[in-house]
Amino acid sequence: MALSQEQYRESGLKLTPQRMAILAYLEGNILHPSAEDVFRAVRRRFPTMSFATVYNTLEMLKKRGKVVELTGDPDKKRFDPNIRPHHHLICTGCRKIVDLKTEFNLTLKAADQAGFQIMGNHIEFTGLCPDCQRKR
Amino acid sequence: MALSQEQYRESGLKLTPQRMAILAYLEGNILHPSAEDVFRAVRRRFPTMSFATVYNTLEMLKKRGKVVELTGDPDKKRFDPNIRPHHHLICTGCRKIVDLKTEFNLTLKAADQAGFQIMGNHIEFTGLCPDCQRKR
DNA sequence: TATCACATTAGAATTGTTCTTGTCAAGATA
DNA sequence: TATCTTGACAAGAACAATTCTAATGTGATA
Ligand SMILES: [Mn+2]
Ligand SMILES: [Mn+2]
Ligand SMILES: [Zn+2]
Ligand SMILES: [Zn+2]
Repeated sequence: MALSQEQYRESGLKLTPQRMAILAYLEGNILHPSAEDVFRAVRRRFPTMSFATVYNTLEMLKKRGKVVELTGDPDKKRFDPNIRPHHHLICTGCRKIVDLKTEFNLTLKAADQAGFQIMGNHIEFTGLCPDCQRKR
Repeated sequence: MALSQEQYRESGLKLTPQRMAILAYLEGNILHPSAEDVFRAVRRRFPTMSFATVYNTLEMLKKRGKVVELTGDPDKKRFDPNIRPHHHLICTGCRKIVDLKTEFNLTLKAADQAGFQIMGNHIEFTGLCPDCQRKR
């Protein structure tokens, strides 16, 4: 996320304890947690935390570009505090999502773009993670 | 889908009128419809068709590899009767999904695979479709 | 202090998807 | 033909994920 509390406050947002807890959980988190994951983790310290607050906060962070929403998991939204463009490995067994450092140079000929104005790209490599390989 | 009614029957399935309607709608469809899209289209000819039947049929087709489920739309599942591996253009404005003919040779060094057994890959190019460009 | 702008909470509402149950029809079997 | 078996169907309930709403709280500012 590369977002210090100071930067956060400077961007005109209030830094509440609940938000701090959500930020702290997200900061450097490489597990691509779902909203539920965030909720479960943060609730430990804030038992009154509402699920809606988590969604609201994630939505707000997404709008401000502090978090990216991933689509690789068909069951729930997953969030990535690492906003630098990068690709992912996705386990079709347990839905684990792992960052990929490899970069690819993907360019499309204008003729192939169907008139789209391309803004970015994302590669999902699918397969079985070590854990799931063992289980089969 | 490349799935004739004959092949379908041969694979041990009953070919009911409802299923035929769903198949007919999917056959050659390049719009990557959601379950709801399928339901709305098929309901015109079968007003008593249940949403659950659409889900059941799509699920069954997915299990048999006759249809692929896409994850690019965060709001709903989208289905692709074109099961040949290919990539997509996705409009972030209207969620339109367009097939990409371009092929890419994507290989990962073993060191980058985090122990995953890679089964496939899928690229999503995101951007704005011509319609949505005009609207902004 | 009074006021404002947001955040927060809790729960309701909505949406998307899956499950359950009773019913039915086609094909197989006797 | 009569019966059996299998699986599809319809309808709605149930469930899960997400969004919305309304009431309340809190910090910043005038
Ligand atoms: Mn990531
Ligand atoms: Mn496609
Ligand atoms: Zn796994
Ligand atoms: Zn568009």
